[in-house]
Amino acid sequence: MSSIEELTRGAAEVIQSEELAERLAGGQPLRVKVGFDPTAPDLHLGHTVIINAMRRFQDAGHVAIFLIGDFTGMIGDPTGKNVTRKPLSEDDIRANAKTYAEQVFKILDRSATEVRFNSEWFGQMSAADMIRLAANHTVARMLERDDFDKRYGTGQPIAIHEFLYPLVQGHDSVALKSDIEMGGTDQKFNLLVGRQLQAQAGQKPQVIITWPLLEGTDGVQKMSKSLGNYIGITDPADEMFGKLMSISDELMWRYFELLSFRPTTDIEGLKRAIAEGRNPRDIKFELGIEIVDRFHGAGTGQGARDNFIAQFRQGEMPDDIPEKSLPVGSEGLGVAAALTACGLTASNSEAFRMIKAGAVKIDGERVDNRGLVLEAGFAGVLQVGKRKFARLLLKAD
RNA sequence: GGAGGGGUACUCAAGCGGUCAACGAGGGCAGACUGUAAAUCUGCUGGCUAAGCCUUCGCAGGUUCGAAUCCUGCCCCCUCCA
Repeated sequence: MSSIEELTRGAAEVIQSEELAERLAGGQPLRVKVGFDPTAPDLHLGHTVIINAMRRFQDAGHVAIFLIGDFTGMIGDPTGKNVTRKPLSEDDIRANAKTYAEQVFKILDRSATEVRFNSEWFGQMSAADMIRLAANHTVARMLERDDFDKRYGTGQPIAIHEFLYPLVQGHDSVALKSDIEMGGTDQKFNLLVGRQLQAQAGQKPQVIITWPLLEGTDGVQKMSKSLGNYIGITDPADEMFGKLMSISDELMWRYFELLSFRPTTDIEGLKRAIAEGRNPRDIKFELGIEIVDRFHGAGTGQGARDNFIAQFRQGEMPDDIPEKSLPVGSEGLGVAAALTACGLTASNSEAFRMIKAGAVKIDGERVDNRGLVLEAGFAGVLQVGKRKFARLLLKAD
C-alpha cells in the first residue's frame, strides 16, 4: 500500500532513492521533517502537495515533523530580490502557528505529528556557536548554489547573512535528527546542506525529497494568491468545487497525482474509463468530491457536486446568495448603480459594459436596457455572468 | 565621474504637436458553443449625475489656440567608458 512509488508519487527528485529504500526497509518509524515559514499562513492547494506527502508517510507509520522557522524568519530566505523582511513579533508567530495547525490538521494526523519551532535551539545559541556552525561550510560550496553563483558572477550583491540561511536550515536537521527532509524544488540546495551538516555531526544524512510547485487553475503558472489562480483550503465548499471543475482535463491528472490520496492503480483505472468513453467531467467530479470532503468534512463533497449540477447544468440559482438591502428615494436606483452597490461590478462603467455584453440578468431575465431604473419595493436577484449573484431589496427612503 | 538609451493603461509594446481614453499582442472579463474542460468565433477591457463631461502617458513647471508628443528642472532604470 505504501510502497516507495506511492510515497514519492509526483515527487520532483529523491536523493538518494537507495537510501530511502534502505531506511524504509529498516522498519523503524522515520522522522520526516518539513519546514514552514512563520509568515501569514494562507494555505492553498499548492501548499498541500507537500503536506499530503507528509500524511502518506504518517499512514506508513512514520513521524511528521512540522517545523516552524520562527528563528529563520528573522533572516529571510535569499531570493535575490527582497533581502529585508519585516520581523514578526512573538504574538504574530504564535497566532500564525495556531492558524497553521487548524488548517494543516485537516490533512495531517495529529497524533503522529511533532510541531517544533527552530528558536528552540537557535534561541540559546551564542555568537561563538553560530560562528562554529559557519565554519562547517565553505564559500566555494555556497557558490554551488545556482542562485548565488549567478549573482556572484554578475556582480550582484550577496549579503553575508544570506549564506547563513542554508546553514541554519541545515542545522535544524541536525537538531531534529531527521531521516527525511522534504521541500519544494527551490529548496534543494538548502536540503543538501542539511545532509552535509548531519554527516559532519556524525548523523546519517537525511534523504531528500523535493516536490514540484503545483500549477494553478490556469494550468500554466504556479498556484499563487497574487496570480488569482489558487484554490484556498478555506474556500467555501461550493466555490472550491467550482474552481476544481474549471481546471482543464489535462491538469486534472496532475491534481490527481499530487492532491488525491487514491492509489495510483485507481487513477490508472479512471484514465482507462475515459479512454473507453466516460465523460471526463464525471471523473473531475470525483476529484472535487475528494478534495471538498477533506477540507469541509465527509459528505460535503456530494453536496457541493449537487449544488454545482443544479446551478450550472440546470441553471438554478444557488441558495446562498448574499443579500443586500438599500434605501432609495422616489427617483429609484439605476441598474448599473444597483449592480455596483451589490459588489457585482467594480464601477458603473463596468456595469454598463456588462449590460451591453448581455451578461446581466434580473431574476433570470436578461437586461438590455442600461437605463432601467429599479423602484423602491424592488426585490429580486441580480446576476452578472454565470457565477456572481446578489439578492437586492430596495426600501422606500 | 563621463557618454548614450529609456520610463505609456494589468503586462509587453506602438505613438513623437491636433483626427489619442491613446495602434497591436498577451492576459483578464463577458457572450455563443460546451462538460464553469480544451479549441474556436464575437464583444469589452479609465471614471462619471453618460450622445456630454472629467482624469490618465515617471514627477513638477513652461511654450502653444491645442502636448503622451516641444522646452526646463527633478526622480528612477538600463548599456558602455572610468
